[in-house]
Amino acid sequence: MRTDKKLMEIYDSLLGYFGPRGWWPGDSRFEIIIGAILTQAISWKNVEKAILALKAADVFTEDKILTVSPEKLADIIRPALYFRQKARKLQVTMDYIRSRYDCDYDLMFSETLPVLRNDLLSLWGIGEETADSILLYAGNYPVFVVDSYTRRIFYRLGMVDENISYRQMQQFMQNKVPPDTAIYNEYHALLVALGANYCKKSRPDCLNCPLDQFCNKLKIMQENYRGE
DNA sequence: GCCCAGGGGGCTC
DNA sequence: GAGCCCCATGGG
Repeated sequence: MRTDKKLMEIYDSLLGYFGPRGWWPGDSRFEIIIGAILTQAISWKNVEKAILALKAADVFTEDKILTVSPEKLADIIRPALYFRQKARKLQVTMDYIRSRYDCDYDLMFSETLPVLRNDLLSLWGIGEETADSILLYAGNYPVFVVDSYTRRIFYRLGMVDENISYRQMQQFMQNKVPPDTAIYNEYHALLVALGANYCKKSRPDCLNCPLDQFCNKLKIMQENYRGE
């Protein structure tokens, strides 16, 4: 691995513009894991509502999530959308954490990265992005979290293929960014900030992106897009 | 009315 | 493995 200058320039530009994002929102590893599941395919503000609802209903421990009925749990997390599926995902994951580790997160995150990642991926409802979010943000493992923004942004910058796989995109980042959990943490959060505000799916242009270096490159991509 | 949110499961071929 | 559909709702 050697650090790629361009990737770090992008990181520095984003950090300078947006500032540290303070991720992951959440006061505990338990709360980070809950948030990682609830945020699937939705924005964070809806997750906040659902987490507040869980706290208000006094259903915010591993045991209590496993005790309430799936229907009741789904009703509580309704603001997070896909609530029936996500209720099941929360219970599946909490059951795993309780039965395997007795809710001991120090024990859980003392597992080796490949072992814990495989275990998480075997759970119903935990895919690669959610597993890696848990590993990085709750477990401090040096894994780069890839999401739709990551692929879209680097595709529009002309640096990766449009349909690059999750693993390929992750390897791309991990081969170019030093394996520092603080940087991986911040980089992903910054890409989400850029993507959500200036890199919409339906808009191949830059949406007045504040960063000149992005703006110019995205305009080039826009020209190519129109030319197709 | 249409698009889209910090994905993932399940099915088909 | 790629390409679909489903889950589900509110805000811009």
